[in-house]
Amino acid sequence: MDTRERLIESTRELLWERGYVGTSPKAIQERSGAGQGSMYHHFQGKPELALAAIDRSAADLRARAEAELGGTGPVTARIGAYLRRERDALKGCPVGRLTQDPDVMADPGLRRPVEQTFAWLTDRLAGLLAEGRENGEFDAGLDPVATATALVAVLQGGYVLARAAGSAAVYERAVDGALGLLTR
Amino acid sequence: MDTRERLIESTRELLWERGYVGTSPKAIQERSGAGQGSMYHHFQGKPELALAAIDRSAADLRARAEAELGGTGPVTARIGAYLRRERDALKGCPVGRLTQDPDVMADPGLRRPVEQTFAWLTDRLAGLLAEGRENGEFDAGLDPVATATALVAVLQGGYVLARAAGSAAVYERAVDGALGLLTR
DNA sequence: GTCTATAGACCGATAGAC
DNA sequence: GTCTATCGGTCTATAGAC
Repeated sequence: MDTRERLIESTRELLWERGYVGTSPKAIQERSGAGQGSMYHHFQGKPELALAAIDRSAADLRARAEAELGGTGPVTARIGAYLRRERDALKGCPVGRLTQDPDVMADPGLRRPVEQTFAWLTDRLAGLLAEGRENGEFDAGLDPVATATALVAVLQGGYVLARAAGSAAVYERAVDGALGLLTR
Repeated sequence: MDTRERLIESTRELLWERGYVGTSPKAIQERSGAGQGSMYHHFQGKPELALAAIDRSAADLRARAEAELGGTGPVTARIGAYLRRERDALKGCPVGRLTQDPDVMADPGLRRPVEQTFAWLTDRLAGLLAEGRENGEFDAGLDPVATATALVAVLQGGYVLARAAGSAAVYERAVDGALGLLTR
């Protein structure tokens, strides 16, 4: 892994752990093993490096979601597999946590990938829910868009509650509750 | 409002807007109109002041929730009223946002009120859901604790999605989706 | 490409006069 | 109680040698 790559990966980790405001160039340099001059050679500054890191985290989230959602089985099974997929719930969502970062939300460039990611994910789930409603997996009254939004919210809120409680089990419980309502 | 009070209220606002890491003593002093010496006269330092602010936000959240949940009507109506209560969704949850703050979660004293708040809220909702199940508002298969966890997660995740989208309507949509599943 | 040196501002806090 | 002065350290770069 070359220096540029190590800078991006270290920034990804730090943004995940400490957010944008809590991540300093110095900390990035220490974790990546790159020096001051090296970092500023590869990137103009903290915002540009953060953008590279955020873009990659967003693409990663999307790819992982698609891996579960893009299957061929019943819609219910695919959504269940996605929600129950193994996650380190106590770490939280690398993209969702950025919504709490005022400096990220104030910068249109940094904010766009965050916005796009959740728009895509909600849309993807809404499509699946609509499909499930057509083929009879869900009843006809189900609202695909509202339900998809609620499911994504359960994921994001599940992380919050798991961190608050210091227990990944709380995340599982939130997912169980949501799937219990969806599939009864 | 005396100086001590202004310091606490200013800190509450700043923690809400910018989190613990993003809130400096200097910013607190500017917003409250208190000087350096004044702040350190009333509080030992940033952690102690933050604790006073967090405790108050936690108590406030609890009181506001109880105002909706503690009524006498059908459980479904009370839960619906709580979830749909007027909120500034784009500001997010003043307590939930602290779970993303590594320095808050690393300090047991600062973390306790966050943990307690969500434990209480989940428990309160679980009790109501159990009550609703007994009196026939919900079907017998409903899991009160898992469902309560999912509902609190929808709130917290709804804030995340609303901020990501820059639209409070997304919060409403998540709530609609959750209530749609709960009350169908 | 990477290094060291330097910069001006801010960080969180302490000291001591008033 | 509130003020100003000061502190060592960090923040986010920039400059320029190698």
